[in-house]
Amino acid sequence: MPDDQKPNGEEPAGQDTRYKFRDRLLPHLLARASHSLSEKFMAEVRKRGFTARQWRVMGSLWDEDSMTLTELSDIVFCEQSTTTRLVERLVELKLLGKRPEESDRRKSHIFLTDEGRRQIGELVKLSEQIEKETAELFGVGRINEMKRQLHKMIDHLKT
Amino acid sequence: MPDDQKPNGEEPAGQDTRYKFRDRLLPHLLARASHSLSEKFMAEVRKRGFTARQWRVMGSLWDEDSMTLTELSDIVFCEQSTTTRLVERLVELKLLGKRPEESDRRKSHIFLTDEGRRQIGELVKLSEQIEKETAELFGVGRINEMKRQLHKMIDHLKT
DNA sequence: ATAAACAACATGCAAATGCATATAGTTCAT
DNA sequence: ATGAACTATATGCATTTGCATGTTGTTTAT
Repeated sequence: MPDDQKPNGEEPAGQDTRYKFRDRLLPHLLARASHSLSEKFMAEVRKRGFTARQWRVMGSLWDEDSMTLTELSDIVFCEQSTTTRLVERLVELKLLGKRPEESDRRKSHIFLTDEGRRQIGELVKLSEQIEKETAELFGVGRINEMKRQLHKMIDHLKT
Repeated sequence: MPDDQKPNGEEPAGQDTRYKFRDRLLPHLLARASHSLSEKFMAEVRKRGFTARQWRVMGSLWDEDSMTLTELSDIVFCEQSTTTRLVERLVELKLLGKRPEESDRRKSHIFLTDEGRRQIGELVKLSEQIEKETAELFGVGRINEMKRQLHKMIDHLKT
């Protein structure tokens, strides 16, 4: 890129110029760290025929009685319509079940079937093992501190 | 003693049962934080007719002369074939350009056109402004420390 | 020098996704 | 009590995505 086409203006004082634009922004840095950390695990997920989102839905239901589609959408970071069809597919596969709420019949409660629970059992165990290894690799205290910060940020940004 | 001043390295690696399974795993926590932090910004991205991935590609090229499709795939966290077509679309829109490498004609160098640069200029500025606000909101020192940790983790996990 | 191995990118295709909007159920204001 | 506003989920449709594989260009081992 010729100099005269470079974006003009200097970077604000205090910016860390050791990194490129993309590597200075926290959201991208967080996403990249998440991706790097879960890369190996995700290979196991795909090896069992699940997509990342399918895993996130089923994993999230692991220690919940049930969740509504709207709650799941929030966890999986996707459109409600996508969650509807994602769940639809897993219900067809008998891995999830669906039960309408009595008091508000608009709502559907989604839950893991026994078979679904059986099929992701190993993945749950593996993910917790990897989590422990990660903590030990980078320092339990540092990881816990990071988690506290992340929870704080997430809670604060909660609409 | 406040949580964030506790010395590192003396906490058990055991599970924090205050949180559900999904909220104890670092990868998901990182992804959620990333998502929460960028939610408002992403609305601006979509308002301008771009998808998250289109933004990531163009934003990443902001201060690079060019990148290959393989390098971009790594940054955007998607399949190379997806990047191919994502870029193809942006080339059609005259926002990106494509130039074969002389010494290795398998490679394509992708770069921002002047028009592309013009169209994302405001987004770049906005993202840096939000970044600064985030740092001030949560504490410049804490955010910088978190970024250091993230870089360390990313570098360490680099294959 | 050449064939095998490798690397970068492209393509066919089925499936997943997002957006806009529709439908059905609930709450609220009057 | 009733229509308007709101909420939860579903659906039509065009586009995007991932996977498997193909194509072309480069490197390596002999």
